[in-house]
Amino acid sequence: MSRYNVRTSEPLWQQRWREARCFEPQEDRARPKYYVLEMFPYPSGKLHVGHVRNYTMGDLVARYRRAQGFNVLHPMGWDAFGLPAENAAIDAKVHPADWTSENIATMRAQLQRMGFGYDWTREIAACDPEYYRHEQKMFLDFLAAGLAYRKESWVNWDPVEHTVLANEQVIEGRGWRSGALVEKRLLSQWFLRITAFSDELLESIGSLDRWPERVRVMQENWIGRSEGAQVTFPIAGSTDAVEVFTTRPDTLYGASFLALSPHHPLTQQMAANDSALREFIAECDRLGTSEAAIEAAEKRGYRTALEAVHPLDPNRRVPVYVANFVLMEYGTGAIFGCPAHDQRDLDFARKYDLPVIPVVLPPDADPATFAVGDTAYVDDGRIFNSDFLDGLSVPDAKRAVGERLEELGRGRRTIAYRLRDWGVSRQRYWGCPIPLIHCAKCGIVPVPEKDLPVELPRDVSFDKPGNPLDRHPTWKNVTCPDCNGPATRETDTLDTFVDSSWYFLRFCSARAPIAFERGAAEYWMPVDQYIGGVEHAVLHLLYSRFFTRALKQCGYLDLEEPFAGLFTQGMVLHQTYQNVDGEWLFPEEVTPGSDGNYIDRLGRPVVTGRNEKMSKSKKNVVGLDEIVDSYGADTARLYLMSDSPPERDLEWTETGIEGAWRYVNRLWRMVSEPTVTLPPVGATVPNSIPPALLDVRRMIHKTIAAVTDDLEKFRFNRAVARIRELTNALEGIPADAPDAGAVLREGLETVTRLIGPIMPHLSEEMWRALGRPTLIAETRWPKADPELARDEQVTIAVQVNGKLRATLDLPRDAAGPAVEEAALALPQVSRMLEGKPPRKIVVVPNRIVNVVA
RNA sequence: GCGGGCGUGGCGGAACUGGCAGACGCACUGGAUUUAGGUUCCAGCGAUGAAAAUCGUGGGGGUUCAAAUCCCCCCGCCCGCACCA
Repeated sequence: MSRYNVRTSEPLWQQRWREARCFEPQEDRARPKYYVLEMFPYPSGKLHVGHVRNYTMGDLVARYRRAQGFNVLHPMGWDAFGLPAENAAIDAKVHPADWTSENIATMRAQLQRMGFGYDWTREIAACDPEYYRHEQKMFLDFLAAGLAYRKESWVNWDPVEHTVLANEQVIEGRGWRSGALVEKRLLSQWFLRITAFSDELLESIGSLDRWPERVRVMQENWIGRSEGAQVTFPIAGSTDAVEVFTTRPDTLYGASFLALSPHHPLTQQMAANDSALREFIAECDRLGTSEAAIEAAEKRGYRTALEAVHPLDPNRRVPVYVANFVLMEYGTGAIFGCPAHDQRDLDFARKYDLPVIPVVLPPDADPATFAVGDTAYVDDGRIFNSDFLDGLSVPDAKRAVGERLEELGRGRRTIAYRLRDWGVSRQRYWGCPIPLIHCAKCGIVPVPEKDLPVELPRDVSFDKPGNPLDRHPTWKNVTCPDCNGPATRETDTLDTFVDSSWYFLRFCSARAPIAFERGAAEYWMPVDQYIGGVEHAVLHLLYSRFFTRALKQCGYLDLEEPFAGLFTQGMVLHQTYQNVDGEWLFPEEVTPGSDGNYIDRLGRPVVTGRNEKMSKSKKNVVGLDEIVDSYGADTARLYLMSDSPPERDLEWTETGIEGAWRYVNRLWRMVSEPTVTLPPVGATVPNSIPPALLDVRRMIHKTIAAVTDDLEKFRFNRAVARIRELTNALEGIPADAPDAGAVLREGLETVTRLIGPIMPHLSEEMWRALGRPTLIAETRWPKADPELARDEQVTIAVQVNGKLRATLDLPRDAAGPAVEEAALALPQVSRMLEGKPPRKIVVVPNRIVNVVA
């Protein structure tokens, strides 16, 4: 029995594709383009099967679109800056650049072994000065356009990574990568003005109709638009005033206090000569911002000596508190409290014994008696107790208050966003240097364009904590480009998410002396199909949308949305195993015992745990190289596409990969040792063939149509199932029937072409074995013949009262009365009718007939 | 709390616009081939039942000739956001 020899076959076809330059597209405006992109990987060391699942999907789409005649761009590169390289430098005393390039070499070889059809002539790495020089230019252009700026602010400090993090990179109060509790620090940092596009980024989500709903919702929530009003409360006996944001200006007459954030400038000012307030602020800072801390923390306030004047009634005064629940990051960092109509304000008012003034009257409530107890009234109603607003609806009152505030110069209707500007300074070495110089005389001076790129110095040491650029003797100290006086370089580097915010543009003209050629970008962009993990829903995917707009504003190109289609794939999971001592075991260390349970190498029982994301610490990992060594790339690709829908998590099992391997060999046997002698290439199937062969032929064409539809809709698991069904049917071809060989050839050639995107090496090998001299990679996608796919006979389900009783084989499109007659003639039907005439008969053509007794 | 999604055999999952539930695969059972294991081939595989048949898509109700699919209520799980003013 012949086995498919993956070790010789797979490298051979990879070489053929390379020689034929199959995957190196040129701009060709006469042809429709298709840009397929998978999120480029961080070169962490080795590829894992999760990567491979992602890239197999991309390769599948790319090969399928190529076969359809699209001019397909499918590039690959490396998100090569980042902290693990520095950590490796600290731990293993290797230079981050060397560590990174070694990993790239390893992972590139692994990708090539998988047979992915990338255009390697466009390969890029973010740590290459030829890449980041353009990023530095962009930063300077953003600076000139006011889209980049420096400010001192409270920032998220990751104490493990020793650097600042953007808001998007803090998950539940912890650093997204380190998991360390984030601290607040007041630092001077570089920001990109993503908030300039808040509204546009939110609005355009509506146009992203080929994005998953949940990603769009996550971005909407992250941008967090709220309509409301900004209201000015003057401070009594002072020229100061406090700006407050509210979504409920209609309840302004219900205000009974003002609350400031502990980080509010006015709070800080008061704290200068109020030690009790300083103590209160310190207490607030000690409490974390984690979910648990917030749940546990009671609402607390510090009553200041100040009183604020009600903006609509100069005679009313409300006390000013500093409160632990007011965030400086949202709105204006100050609120007015309306206890009757906000639960949190009510809790606060009860605690500090503040007045509760209802101003929204529930429908059917009596204004004379309505009172708020322990539950704030947050629903709709009529405004009362509110002077000129009395009797208005909530929306009308919002409008009226807004107008009055504007007349008085005490505020205006406005919109607040949750989105903050993107802090991009990182106090780390292995990133793109920010091309600026600090001069005592001239201030911050951009590095002249002719001096770009500002390259990272290679001679750095990691023996002390902190950023080695900060203590580099020659790199840091420079002369000012403006005054030639002594100056220092900016030693912060850019967040690595900046690198990934435009790499998809660089791929369009990867060797251009400028960031990207406008014409090339306008031909290839937007990315037609982007594929990656959902973990980037509000990180990379939001930053890239912003960056594209910022580049447009700076005249780089005319495009808003970089990714027309997005697909977020599920993770690859594996069962976990622990021995009796609770130590984690690798999958290869456990074997199934006789009773269905698992045993370890000492024969001791193994505790099987849940399926979890593969991780080194739990040892539930499978080595890609080992898989490819034993089964080949195609088997792995098939398995990754066949077992679960692509958006869902996939459970990796040893039996599953073996099942895929069996199928690979079965296909190979079918062409290498066909059960029926095949006619030569080009032989046609005669029109008159036995019914059994007609059925097979019909299935061939139905399968082409169905698989095409499945691939269009990212239903790869179903496509595989369909192809397997056809394979089963082909094995059932009666060998003695006349023309069986011709039908078998048509079937095998179809299967060969349909598996092309999934198992490209096997497909080429089968194509050659079938006597075809061409490459599948250069062969058009098969077309289903609707005539041949059409059923001549259909099986109609026969129901009585909605329950299946029998089936009928009838000619297609049989007339209703004929179907009824045939159904009524069935003994299973007449028995149920017990001689009585049916009340009603429903016929759905070619599907079902339902007799209602 | 708010938002998004999901719930189908022992398992992963199919099932078009409401029209034969369980395709395809994994596991398992029996048989053939094999010195044996593996491979390969044949058959079986939702539950109850000897069969006829009945029940069956998280639970309850509804619409319909017909519901996994639509509507209402409830339960459970996953994901995201959250002192958001």
